[in-house]
Amino acid sequence: MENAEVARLFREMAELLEIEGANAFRVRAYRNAARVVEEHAEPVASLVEGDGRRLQELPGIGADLAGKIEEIVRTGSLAALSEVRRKAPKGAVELMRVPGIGPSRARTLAGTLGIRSVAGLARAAKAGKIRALPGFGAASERKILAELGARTAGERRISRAVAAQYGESVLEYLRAFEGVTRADIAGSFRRGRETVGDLDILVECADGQAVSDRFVAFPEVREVLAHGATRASVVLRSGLQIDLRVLDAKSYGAGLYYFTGSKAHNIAVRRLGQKRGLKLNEYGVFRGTRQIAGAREQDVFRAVGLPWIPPELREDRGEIEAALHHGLPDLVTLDDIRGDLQMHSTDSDGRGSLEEMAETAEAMGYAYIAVTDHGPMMRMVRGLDDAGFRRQRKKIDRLNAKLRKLTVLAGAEVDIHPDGTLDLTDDTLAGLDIVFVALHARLDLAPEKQTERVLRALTHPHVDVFAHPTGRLINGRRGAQVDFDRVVKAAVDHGVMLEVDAQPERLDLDDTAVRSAIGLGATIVIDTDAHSPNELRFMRWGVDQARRGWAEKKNVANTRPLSRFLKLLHASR
DNA sequence: GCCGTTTTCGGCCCGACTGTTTTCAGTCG
Repeated sequence: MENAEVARLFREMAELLEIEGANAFRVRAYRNAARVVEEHAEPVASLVEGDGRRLQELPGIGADLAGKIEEIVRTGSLAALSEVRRKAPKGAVELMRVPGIGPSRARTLAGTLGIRSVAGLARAAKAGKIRALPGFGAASERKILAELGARTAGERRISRAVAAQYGESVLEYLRAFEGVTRADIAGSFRRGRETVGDLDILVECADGQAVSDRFVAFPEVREVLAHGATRASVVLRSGLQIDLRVLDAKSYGAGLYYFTGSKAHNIAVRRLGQKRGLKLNEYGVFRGTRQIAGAREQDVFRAVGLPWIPPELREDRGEIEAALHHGLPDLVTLDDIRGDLQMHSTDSDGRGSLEEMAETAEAMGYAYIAVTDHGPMMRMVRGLDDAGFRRQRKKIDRLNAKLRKLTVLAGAEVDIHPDGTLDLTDDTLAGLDIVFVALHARLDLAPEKQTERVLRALTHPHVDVFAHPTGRLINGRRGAQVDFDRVVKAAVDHGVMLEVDAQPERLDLDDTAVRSAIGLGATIVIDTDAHSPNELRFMRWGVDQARRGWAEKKNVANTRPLSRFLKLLHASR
């Protein structure tokens, strides 16, 4: 039983209770429980033993929810959920997926018109049946039709790197507007999340209506969803939704804090404020009607008795407790990175030559890089064979003789065969400075077999780094299923480092995996897996992911100067 | 449904925009 499955059932329970009109706090308790279970590092199934006391140690899990978790783990289903499913109008849950339709309207649509699907909703709207319903009108019907028309096949969260391009261009557009003194992206983007559903942009401006007008006139706007003096919301042609909030100087920090989220984090901090008799909202921290903080984000934190918490940690995953006890991690930064350890050249599937990659890395201020072209198994990308790596080694030696500030390490990204053996001979591996191993094929092996495959590779004496350990692609494929704890422990025991691959569609390991790996004593490397000189710029995305995993500089091997990094490599061989 | 150094009962985060409203409910973030 996976935590995700428990979470899914609790979320469905929350939606059905909402439609039923249940107490909103009860609904929230289920949603909160779903999140807590989903983000818990170990399977909650392993906590189901004895009297359920261990389950109740999880925040927001009391006797009732502990019992329900136990029921799900033991039986695979939840009687209470089946019961509300029976009572709820069929199809109402699906209708809530349409923006603008919440529990109340879903209940009306499914209950009175008998609409059971999004397709049925479209038919009813086209037939003009919706405008006659209580609480609806012609405008609501039009909006529903527009929403349904705009729906595209792959409605997904977009990658952080893509969102950055749109966000930065809107920021530039707004900053150029007279009267705008500050503008920032907040929301999940600021928290460093690997994908974003929409972008939240804050501006400081005395004339809210004027900047809101300017915002909705952004050239790429396809649709205006809301357009007020403090808030506006648009959809770009790309389908990306952008929300704007206008704040004045004395509230800017509070607004930035508030709209950075996460929601769960904000609620927890607001509760801290309440205990001190304070009210927190997007305009500031208030004692009664008097504002005591708000201009700067750190003042908001200070008012509730906390140090400033980096946005990447604001997920209500223990950061508030850590902050209260002076235990916040000192997160790794992009500036800490001294070298990039995985990249490809034209010798395999890269688009930049060895020289071009090295020159770009040197210009970026790095002290070292490793070139890690593919081995022979990757035929479709022209991987190198043993002789090819020997020839490349000579080229790298000549290149190093010419370079002044940068050292190029000779490496390889070696495939792990399904039986756990490696794709290059031991002689070749011994001649390399750094050896990455990776899974590229047969990601579908059964967890037991996949784990054995990986363990065999990680215990090979020449292996230094396990590259993109799961092989997942964001919005693409799920990745290999392994016993993560066993893999991490083997890596720690054999001095193998775990990679955070900074490619925006990989970001593998992900945040929670980084955190549990570090907790188990693993050392991380963050690298770009660049296939062109430009992609060396991807490092920032990997650093963001590692920060979300609470990684400190000391946890990340490629923050070390070259001599200390090499010492680390040799120590493990 | 959870939770407690003011509470084991009675709270639970808070505000903006829209549309259908004659003062507010629903939805969203």
